[in-house]
Amino acid sequence: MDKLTIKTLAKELQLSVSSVSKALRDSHEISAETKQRVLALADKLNYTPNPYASSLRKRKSKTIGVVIPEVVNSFFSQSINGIEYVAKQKGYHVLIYLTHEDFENEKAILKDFESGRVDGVLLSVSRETTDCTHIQELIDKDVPVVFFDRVFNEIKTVKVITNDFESAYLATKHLITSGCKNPGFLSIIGNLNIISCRLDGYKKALQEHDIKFSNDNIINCTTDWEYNYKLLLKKLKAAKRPDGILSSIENLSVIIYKVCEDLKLKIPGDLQIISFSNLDTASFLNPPLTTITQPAYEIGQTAAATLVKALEKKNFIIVDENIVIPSVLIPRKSTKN
Amino acid sequence: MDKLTIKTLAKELQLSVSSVSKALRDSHEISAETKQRVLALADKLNYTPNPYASSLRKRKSKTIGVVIPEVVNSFFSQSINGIEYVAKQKGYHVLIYLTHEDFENEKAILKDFESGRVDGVLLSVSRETTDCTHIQELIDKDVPVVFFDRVFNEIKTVKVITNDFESAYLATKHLITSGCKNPGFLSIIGNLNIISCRLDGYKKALQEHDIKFSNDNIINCTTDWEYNYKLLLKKLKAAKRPDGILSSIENLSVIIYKVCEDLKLKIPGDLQIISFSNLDTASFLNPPLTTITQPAYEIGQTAAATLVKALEKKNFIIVDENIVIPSVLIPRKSTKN
DNA sequence: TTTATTTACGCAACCGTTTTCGTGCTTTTG
DNA sequence: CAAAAGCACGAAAACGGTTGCGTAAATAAA
Repeated sequence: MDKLTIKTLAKELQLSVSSVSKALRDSHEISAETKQRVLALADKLNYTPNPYASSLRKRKSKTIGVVIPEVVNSFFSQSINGIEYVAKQKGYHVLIYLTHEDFENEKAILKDFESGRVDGVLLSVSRETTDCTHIQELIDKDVPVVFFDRVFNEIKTVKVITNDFESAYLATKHLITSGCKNPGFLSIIGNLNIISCRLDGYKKALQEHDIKFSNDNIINCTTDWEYNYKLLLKKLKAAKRPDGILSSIENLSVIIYKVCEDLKLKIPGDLQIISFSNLDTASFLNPPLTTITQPAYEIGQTAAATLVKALEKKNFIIVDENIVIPSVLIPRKSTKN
Repeated sequence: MDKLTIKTLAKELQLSVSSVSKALRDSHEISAETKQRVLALADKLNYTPNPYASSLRKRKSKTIGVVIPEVVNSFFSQSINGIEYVAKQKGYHVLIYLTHEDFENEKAILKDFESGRVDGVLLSVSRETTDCTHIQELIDKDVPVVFFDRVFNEIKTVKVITNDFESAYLATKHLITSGCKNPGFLSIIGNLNIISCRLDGYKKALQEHDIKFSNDNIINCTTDWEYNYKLLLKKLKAAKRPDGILSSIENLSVIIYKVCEDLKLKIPGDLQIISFSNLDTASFLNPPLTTITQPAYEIGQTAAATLVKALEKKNFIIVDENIVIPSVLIPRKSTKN
């Protein structure tokens, strides 16, 4: 039994290869009766067209590439969920690539995409990314890129984001109105646009409440758990330690809990905590964590839908546009409000 | 500027297309000097071979398909991480598909794979899957399938799993030696092999300690959060309610916390809890959750490595084999031991 | 010096679909 | 009734690499 191709069907039906192909694609050139015959046999023999032959000929792969820093992360896995929803609906396939926050990885992945492996890309840049020529080069080769969450403003394309500035502003305000005199900002080193937006929101809230901004209250973490732990330990043992913390990164909030436990700091008594986070265990932490929850699923969904819509257009042009889906602040017991 | 293909390189270098191709693939038929020239130009022009043309000709896609029930789940996202690690190392691409625990979805996805879109498949079956002809059909078409975590014993292939029976046995024992007289088993309806293994482990522990098994203590949840909540509420309000619970599903442990909170049941005083879980917030829950943590990353890694190794063989034969990577029990404050 | 072997490359078929164009045939139109 | 249009299909050229085989020249063996 050799491979089941269009040729097999053609021979069996006494038709030409081209007619079978057209019938399968429901071309108007083929009579209804013939279409029936073709469909019936294809179904009977369980024929599935070779996607690579088709992609080669059509110069389309019906595949989108998703590039994210990591997958063990509530935000990104929820985003993938949203992306997959759209992809499935529209008949697209999803290739996943992880940069692990490494710039060289990101470059290599996007470079590979220049081959035409994917029709379009959904990208959330790595923390290390400061240069965007690799992205621009890809776009220049007519592979559209849509950013989500972690964007790069220099690139003219669609960016699906949340209201980072405003959320951080509201979060900081929340801390202050809950009695914080000295709120800290927990962050991660790198070049992330979302982080600077959040920092700006934090600063604005301080300013509005006449609290002097101090660099000492900015805590820049890394990917090294041990380092972060020690850094936080030091910051929270200091005489002028913060009495509240806005964590701009989901993973980091857990470390604060750990440090507080070890330092016997009461939450929220000694330290109030609010975090950007999509953990669905947030409400079961001890104490329940006040969060700014990002619409991760919707962000993924919207980014994918925008990309696919562009791909289906004849001469797709992606406009330079921000699509903002707001986050929500959910007060819980880790803050006093 | 037209498309950059092998033809472009050939013309530029005054070589035939085939020679360029062979040079790029480092064939022994080509002189070192010519290879240099080809590589240099390819590099200079930033040439990337079209993967679909190559796949079509070679009948290999260098792509593996990963089929899982969901992605917003610590276990599966950690597994993906392990899979991606191997894939990247071996030059494979990873297509992700979600079944959302739906059998029809699973069937459709595997059906699509019969087209040759992927060289091999890593599969964790959906909860609804009771019939495995769709899997066998795929294998019969020479697309190797490696199971991980949620396996199907009827299919003769490699299965990368953890020691579910033993872990559940030890977990139940842990509950009993911590003072539980009436341990319950929290589960999810469906046909999952891992669940029945865990149930068997649970039963064995009961038997060894002369505790009579009762169907009332088996709590079968669904995907409906509201339903599960009400079911648990009812079970935990009953006169003969369990005084300990082994949760065989990560997501469910959170619901127990919620119900206990609402019923004012103290953990572990009134109810001890141990759960199969890969949540890295487990130790920060209130109280910290005793877990059986599965080696998710390693499972993904091993499954991928096994699959790739098979794919690289000339005439790959996948033996029927269980690869067991043990879980670890991490006692925390939700149990008394 | 003749023959055998190696080296380095080109030719052309092939992978499985898609798509343009052409061709008989039937139907419509002026 | 001739010309134009419509219909249903086939032939063949792509799409961009890969690979078996052939071959001329260079080298080695006899």
